[in-house]
Amino acid sequence: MALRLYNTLTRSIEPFRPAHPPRVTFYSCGPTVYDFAHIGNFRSFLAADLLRRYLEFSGYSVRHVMNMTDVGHMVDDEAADGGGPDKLEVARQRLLESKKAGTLPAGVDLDPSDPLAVGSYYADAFLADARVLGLKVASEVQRDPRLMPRPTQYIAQMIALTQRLIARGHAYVAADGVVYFDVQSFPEYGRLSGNTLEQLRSGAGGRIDEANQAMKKHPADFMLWKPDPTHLMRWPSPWGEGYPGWHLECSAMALDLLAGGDQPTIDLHSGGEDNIFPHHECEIAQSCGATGQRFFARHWFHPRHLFVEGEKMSKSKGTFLTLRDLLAAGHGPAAIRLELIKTHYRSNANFTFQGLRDTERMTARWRAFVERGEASASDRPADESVVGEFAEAMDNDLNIAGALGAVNKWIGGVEEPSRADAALMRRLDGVLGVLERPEQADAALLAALGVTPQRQEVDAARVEQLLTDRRAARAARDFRRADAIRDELAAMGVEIKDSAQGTTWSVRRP
RNA sequence: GGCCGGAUACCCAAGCGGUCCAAGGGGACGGAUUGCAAAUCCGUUAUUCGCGGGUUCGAAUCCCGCUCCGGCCUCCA
Repeated sequence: MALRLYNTLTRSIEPFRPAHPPRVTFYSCGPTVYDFAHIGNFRSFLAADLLRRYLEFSGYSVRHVMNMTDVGHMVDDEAADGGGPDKLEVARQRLLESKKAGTLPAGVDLDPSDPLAVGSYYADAFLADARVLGLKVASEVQRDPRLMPRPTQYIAQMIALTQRLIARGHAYVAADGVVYFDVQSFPEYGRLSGNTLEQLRSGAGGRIDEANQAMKKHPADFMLWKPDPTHLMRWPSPWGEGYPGWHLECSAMALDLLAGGDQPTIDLHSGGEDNIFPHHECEIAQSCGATGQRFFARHWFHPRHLFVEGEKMSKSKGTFLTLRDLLAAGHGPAAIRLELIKTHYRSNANFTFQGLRDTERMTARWRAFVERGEASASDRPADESVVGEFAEAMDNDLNIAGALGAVNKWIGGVEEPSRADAALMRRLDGVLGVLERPEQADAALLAALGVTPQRQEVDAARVEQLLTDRRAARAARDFRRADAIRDELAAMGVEIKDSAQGTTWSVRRP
């Protein structure tokens, strides 16, 4: 029984074999910090988190690094090598306007004239969101900041890497002073994405800025360093003051943080499917070009994109939902996490509010199961066979639907959960990470994130008064009156449950 | 054009040659419970797996063809 995982590099499902078990080195391309992350971003980060948790469940010790990109990249990438306003600059302007309009969350004291502060603002927001969703690395980073590095702290390593690539004949300084990677010096270029240099050459026509092309030896040559004394964020370098190419950071950080010493390659590398080409292709070229190794990462993991209500979402279209949007609408962290991980990572998931409601029912049932079990006096041992079924499914390229099926079948078959059943569910949840999340975001959490609930707070005193009236009406067997009160509560968005222990109420979810 | 996926009930979705007259979740319907509800519990809900051929004792699962759908191919997780 061992994990078999799809590897983009070989386009097949193959046994996952780290170089030095039980250690696993895992690098994830993380978010850019020019805006709040959307749920599509989180779907892919959570897929990586699920993989990491399952590896740990399987006995591995995982060192997981996820970067947060804070080097200002260009908005206008018609020219892949830069052009248009800087994304950080755009973010800065947006925050400046928010500040003027007074819509920045209370307690935020930010100097939007400082680009690093802008990046830090969104990086902090990302970390807060990621912790709400149970992304393990976002908690670990509090103990070890190196686990979530930022490129602006790795400029020296990027420059060194560029120098090494020039020295080894994989990069050149063009007539415009820009340092380019020479793809023709690296025959493996295209291996990951299935492209060939010929295809790239013919496909490049019309999409690439002509003036820029003239400087390069091949249309697919990509920038490593661009001297530009006018750029928002710039650093001195042997090639003049400027900024690094946007693929360079991951090579520099992954090699520095994970591939040192006895391990010249890393075991696992993840990123959204859009990263396969060109980003990861270029990372491989840079890293292998510099190290001389055949591999940079031996196993590549690429979750597919998330759709929302059947529509493709994208940052540039601005059609995205953030975690904060969902929390504001009254949805809870546990169900949001499960909803984002419950579709197989290599399928396009379609986020729908109907699906989220389905998932809320499932998490509520799990929670009731664990709470009843933990309150139980029964010492009856748990039926561990569910662990085997769960692991068998997960071993099959993270077959999450099969694993959830095993869990639900097991839960459905237990008449009255014991303490051992509850403990077993908690153990499986160590992989899923759902029950460890709160069911509802409480007021303190919402305030910490600067989220304003959409729903008006209901007047609890008024509810209690109505419930008292209803109790009296029911005692008098005046059911018309009692039902009228229930309708009135429903109109306020309050649902009630009568039980032998009395009546409880809750605010209806959207 | 190149590369890569997908098509299973009302919806989501597992299944990788026999143990499948096909898991699991949601929904719907019937019942228990309730003053009535809600919640909960029990039961029912695909002789069939996009279409057509083929291989095989045996196919949702393998092969061929067809029809649809989606993703990536220098913004994006």
